[in-house]
Amino acid sequence: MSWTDERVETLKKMWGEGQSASQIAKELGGVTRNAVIGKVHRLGLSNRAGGGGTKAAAKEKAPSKPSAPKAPPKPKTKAAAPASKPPKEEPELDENGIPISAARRAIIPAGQPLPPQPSANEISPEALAKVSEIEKSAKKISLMELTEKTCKWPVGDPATEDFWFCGLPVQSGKPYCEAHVGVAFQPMSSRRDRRR
DNA sequence: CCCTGATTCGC
DNA sequence: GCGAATCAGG
Repeated sequence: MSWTDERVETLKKMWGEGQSASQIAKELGGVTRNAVIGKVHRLGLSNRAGGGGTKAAAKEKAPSKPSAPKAPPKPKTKAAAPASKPPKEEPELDENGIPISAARRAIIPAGQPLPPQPSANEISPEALAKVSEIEKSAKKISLMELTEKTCKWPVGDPATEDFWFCGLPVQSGKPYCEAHVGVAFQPMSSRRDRRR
C-alpha cells in the first residue's frame, strides 16, 4: 500500500481528531501503526498542538550507541519453550478455581460489569461532551461482540432496538474507552452539596 | 501485558 | 519516502 492522496487525507483527518496511530492504521488497512506514525512525522504534524511552535515535546533520548557496531543490545532471546502444550483445551480456571464454561464466555464475553448509567449525574461537562462526541463514532456493537478490548459502555435503552455498546478500544485494563472511563470513574464530588 | 507516540536506520 | 525495529513511557 502506498500513501495515496486519499489515505494521507484520512490520516491527517484522524490524527487531527486525536485518533491513535493504531486506530488510524486499522482504518486505513495495509499499514501498521509505525507506518502511520512515520508518515505523521514526515508530514510534520507529529505534534497535535502545533500552534506556536512550542516544541514542548523535547524528549531527550539517550544517544545510546555512538559506537557499538555489533553489540546486540536487545537479545530478544525468547528461548523456545519446550513443548508442554497439552493441545487439549483445558477448562480454564477462574481465579477461584472455578471452570469457566465456553458457553458462559459467549454470553458474558468480558465479565459482568454492566455499568450504571450516570444519566442525571453531575459529571464534568467536558467529560460528557467527550462522551457524546465519541458516541457518534462509536462502533455500536452488540453484546455478543464485546471483548476484553472493547468498551462496554451501554448506550440507549436495552429494551429497545436503540441499544448498543460503545465498542471503541478500551484504555487499558479498564472496561471502557477513555471517554467513558472519564464518566464512569468520577473522582467523587457529586453528592457533597447535600447540605443537611 | 496492554497500549501510546518518537526515533533510528536500512531499504 | 517508507516503515520495522526499537526506544521510552503510561
